[in-house]
Amino acid sequence: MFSFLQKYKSVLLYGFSLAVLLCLLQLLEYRLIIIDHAFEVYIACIAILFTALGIWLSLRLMKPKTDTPLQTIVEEKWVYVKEEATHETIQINEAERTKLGLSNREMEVLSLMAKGLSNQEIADQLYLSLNTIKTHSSKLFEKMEVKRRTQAIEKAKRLQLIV
Amino acid sequence: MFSFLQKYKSVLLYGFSLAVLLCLLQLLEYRLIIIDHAFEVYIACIAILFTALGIWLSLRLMKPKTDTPLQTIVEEKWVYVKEEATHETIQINEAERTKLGLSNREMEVLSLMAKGLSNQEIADQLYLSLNTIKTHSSKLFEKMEVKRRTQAIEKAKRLQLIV
DNA sequence: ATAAGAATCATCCTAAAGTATGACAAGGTT
DNA sequence: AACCTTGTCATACTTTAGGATGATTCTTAT
Repeated sequence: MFSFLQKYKSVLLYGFSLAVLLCLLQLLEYRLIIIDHAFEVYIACIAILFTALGIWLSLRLMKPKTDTPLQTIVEEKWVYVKEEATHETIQINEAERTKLGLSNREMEVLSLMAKGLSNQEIADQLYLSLNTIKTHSSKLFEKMEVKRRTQAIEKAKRLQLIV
Repeated sequence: MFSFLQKYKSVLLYGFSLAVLLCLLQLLEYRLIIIDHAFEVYIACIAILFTALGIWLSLRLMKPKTDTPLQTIVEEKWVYVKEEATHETIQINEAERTKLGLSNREMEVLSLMAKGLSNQEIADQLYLSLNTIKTHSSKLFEKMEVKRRTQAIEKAKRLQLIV
């Protein structure tokens, strides 16, 4: 019994709101009946109201349907690549590097950043101070014209500065 | 001049059909005005008609909008592997995603992170609060078992959770 | 009917990242 | 010798990121 209510909740809600609306319209009717030539206005109100109701209703009912395509479209697909293809080295774009004027250390810091290391971890790995890494990264961002390390990583991968 | 017609085709079509409808209603009005108590029937007809119109209209106009969010998440990427290999599409690893239990929003935030956006920028783009993005990212890191956004990006690209 | 999950937002607090500036040493170049 | 670049490190400061926790709403599943 309750599951029935639950299931057709939106339909019942629609019915209820329709009933309420009709009551309101009845009220309006008695008010407007006094004024001459108000009939057209009344009709227009009804038309607008129910058009809006239709729009709202379809938006509400169509909502869950818009989610489903994601699950159906995306399917797992594993691609087996030939043996020799895996041995191919991806060329690092040295031209871009010199164009941006990145030094050796800055490149080192950049690639460690892209591996997800924090500044402290980079400092530990390269036996340098945290401040030094900060200096390097600041100059790096300046040269690459970015503001954050995540941007630097994105740009570096896009320009193939790093693998 | 014709391009104008082309551009606002649907709007004009809507206006035209509305005009036709109103003419029909006028006709109905004169017919039904003779019968007593037919007013309620008339109103009901109008209500049903315009509800249907609203549904149809919203379905027509909202169609392109419901597609866009999916396109941002699901993207195809063509990769050319060796000469003899046919171009294969790299699909997003949905298996890993469900394995990690990442929700839709978390995936959205993740992909925007990977583009180098700050939390504030992500919040602005998704029309959400900064705190919400923080919550999402925190849960994201927990599920992915990482500590920083850079690590999350690295892991996500490695597992092909994102493109 | 209840539970669970997803999504939203908030507050408080700590950690990390990033900016600005200056200093100093080592190495090549002119 | 004077100059420049690179690399190193420091201090002081601001901004952003991240953690912990709780509240609320809505939907879905049991």
